[in-house]
Amino acid sequence: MSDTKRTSRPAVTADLNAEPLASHGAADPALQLWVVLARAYTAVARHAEADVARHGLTGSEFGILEALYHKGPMLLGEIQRKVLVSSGGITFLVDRLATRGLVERRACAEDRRARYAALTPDGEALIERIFPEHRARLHAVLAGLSADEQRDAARLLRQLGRAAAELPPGGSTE
Amino acid sequence: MSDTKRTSRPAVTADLNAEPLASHGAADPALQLWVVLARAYTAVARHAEADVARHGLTGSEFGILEALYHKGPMLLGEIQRKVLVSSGGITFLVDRLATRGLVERRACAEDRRARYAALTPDGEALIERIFPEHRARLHAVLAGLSADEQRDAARLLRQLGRAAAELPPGGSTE
DNA sequence: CAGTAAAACCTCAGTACTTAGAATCTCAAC
DNA sequence: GTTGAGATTCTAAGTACTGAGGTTTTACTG
Repeated sequence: MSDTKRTSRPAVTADLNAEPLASHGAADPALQLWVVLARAYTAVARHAEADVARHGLTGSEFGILEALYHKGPMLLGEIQRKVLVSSGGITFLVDRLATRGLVERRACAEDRRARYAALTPDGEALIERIFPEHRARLHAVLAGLSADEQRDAARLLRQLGRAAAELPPGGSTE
Repeated sequence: MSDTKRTSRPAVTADLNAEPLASHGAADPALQLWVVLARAYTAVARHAEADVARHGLTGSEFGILEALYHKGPMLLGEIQRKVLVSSGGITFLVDRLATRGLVERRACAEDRRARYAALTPDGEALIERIFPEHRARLHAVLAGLSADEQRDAARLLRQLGRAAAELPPGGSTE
């Protein structure tokens, strides 16, 4: 009603260079990296999610449509590993996209446990329409870094992500 | 497993171990950066959340305890900007920590709308006990990068996060 | 001082998932 | 052929929040 701003607008603009506080290792490069990684991810994700939400999609749903668009029909398990949700989550998400007529399930001839998901014509038309806008939006959001810096950052994050993903869960105290 | 994949259309959400493919914007540095940022964040966050879950805490709850531990009593709004949750979320989270006796609310003399949250002795004892373990775990998770690389990555992510956070939501089409 | 806008926190219904486990199927070894 | 381990998807219950709106208090304007 009123044009007042909502209280929940979580201005991510909190000072990224917070003062290192006494002792407790605030100057620790690893901890600092984790903090800025989380903040950068959150800031970018908010823009990305807001963009796809205009079309009634969540980030995960968009990720599925995009994967199917660029790779063709995929097994549910393949999609799951790609968009990083749980096995229950992928069933839930594909169900929702299917009831909206954007994707359909198909049997897998070689393995009757498995099922493919594939874009319907409606789904393909949708992703074809919104993907270029989304890419443009991401370009704007990531424009804080030059193309060279983006490549440097991507290289470091690839290395970091691979190492973290390969590390077994549970830690040393087992 | 099934190597029956001949649909190799260009991948934008590339696997970490997949080679970047040609055409259709797959070599786009910005899109690649967004993909690896999301994957790196998710991989690290899984370890971090699993670690604090051993003590019955979510990542957000741990973030609140840690912030209060390092900064002393803070207004709820300050904490909110620090752990990046909604205004409803901060009320919910502080409530839960309070019912567990880990934090308490205190009146703010200068502004009667506002409230402080502060660690109780129990809360301080808990964070004092688990923070060093958590830091060690993060060191292991982030060890895919050298200390120098961690500093480089942190610098780039700080720059990226700041720019993304300052960009108004909604995009150019308003 | 009155009136209005805005900030700080709270309430509560809704949601986008996760987790644990069941059902079904495949494959390899016996 | 049978058995058993592992892979793949589905189901149902649970959860950690979000989003929109409400109340109280402060700040600003005339």
